[in-house]
Amino acid sequence: MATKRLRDSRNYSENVRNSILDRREISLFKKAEELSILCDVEAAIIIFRPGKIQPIAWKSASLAQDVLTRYLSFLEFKRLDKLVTHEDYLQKLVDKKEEQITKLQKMNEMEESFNDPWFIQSIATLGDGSGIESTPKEGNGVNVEYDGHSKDLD
Amino acid sequence: MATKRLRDSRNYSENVRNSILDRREISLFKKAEELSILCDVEAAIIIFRPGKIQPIAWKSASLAQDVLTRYLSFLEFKRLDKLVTHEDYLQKLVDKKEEQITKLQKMNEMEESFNDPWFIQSIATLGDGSGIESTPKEGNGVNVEYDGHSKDLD
DNA sequence: TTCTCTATCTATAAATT
DNA sequence: TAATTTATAGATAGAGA
Repeated sequence: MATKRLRDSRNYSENVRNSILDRREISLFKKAEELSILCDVEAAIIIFRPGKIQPIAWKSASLAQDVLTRYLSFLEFKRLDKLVTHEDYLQKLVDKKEEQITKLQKMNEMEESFNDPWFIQSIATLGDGSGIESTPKEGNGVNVEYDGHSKDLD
Repeated sequence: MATKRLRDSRNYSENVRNSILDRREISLFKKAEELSILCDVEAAIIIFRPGKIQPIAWKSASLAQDVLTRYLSFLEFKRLDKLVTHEDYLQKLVDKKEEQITKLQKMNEMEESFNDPWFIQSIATLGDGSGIESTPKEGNGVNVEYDGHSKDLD
């Protein structure tokens, strides 16, 4: 008989805690089920229990995956906006540097002291590439909402 | 006064449907909040409303992102890395060009110094490989459960 | 719209089996 | 341990402000 409003499961032994968590999880999933059916939405829930590595995915791993993929695509789309801009910026920077290099190379060619064609060739083909692979990144603090204008594109 | 047990929002006008959805969403998030605090779990919920492109993320876009990142890491499914990698690649390219410019400028300053061994050495080590890492991988349909052995690694 | 009210429905704590 | 029961807490439909 619900004599307390809500139990704080953290005050209980692990067994009790887990059973409380079980029941609340079931309730949450039931709510989500109601929501998804009666309101016709796509939804996914991911839960990590304390100290557990293995997550719990509702409504199933693969259905959750569908929603998450869609979600990430949305975020990716928004990031690409910025990213492409930044990419463009960097590309332009590269082009500019390239120009400078060409000019400097021309200057060097005109130095009478250096006529060796092999050298020029070497400079011309210098580096591009570079390995790399790091993976910085951030979890962008960006909110899901669009910044600007219209709220939805439906 | 709750005369019906649960309304199927799909039978109503869009306004009513949205308000039903609003309330149920709030309830769901409240339950999730209870769960996450009182049961000490990390959780994320993603919802797509029908016909809407923009998703709703609980508890916030960035907190959801944390959980999703962890989830995806668990699945070893990282799609965002590619994008960041290309940015890194371009940034490194810029840096490299910059180096070249610096060196070439030095060359110009030192017109006569082409016999300088340091210079020759510098030129010789300029560009090296390229190698951009491709980006395989996929969104594996793997289930959340481990295949084999123990159920948790806590 | 967004809030309030409240009867009724649903979830849940605690006991029982 | 897992189900069932039961009383109370919480959520919600519907109406009104």
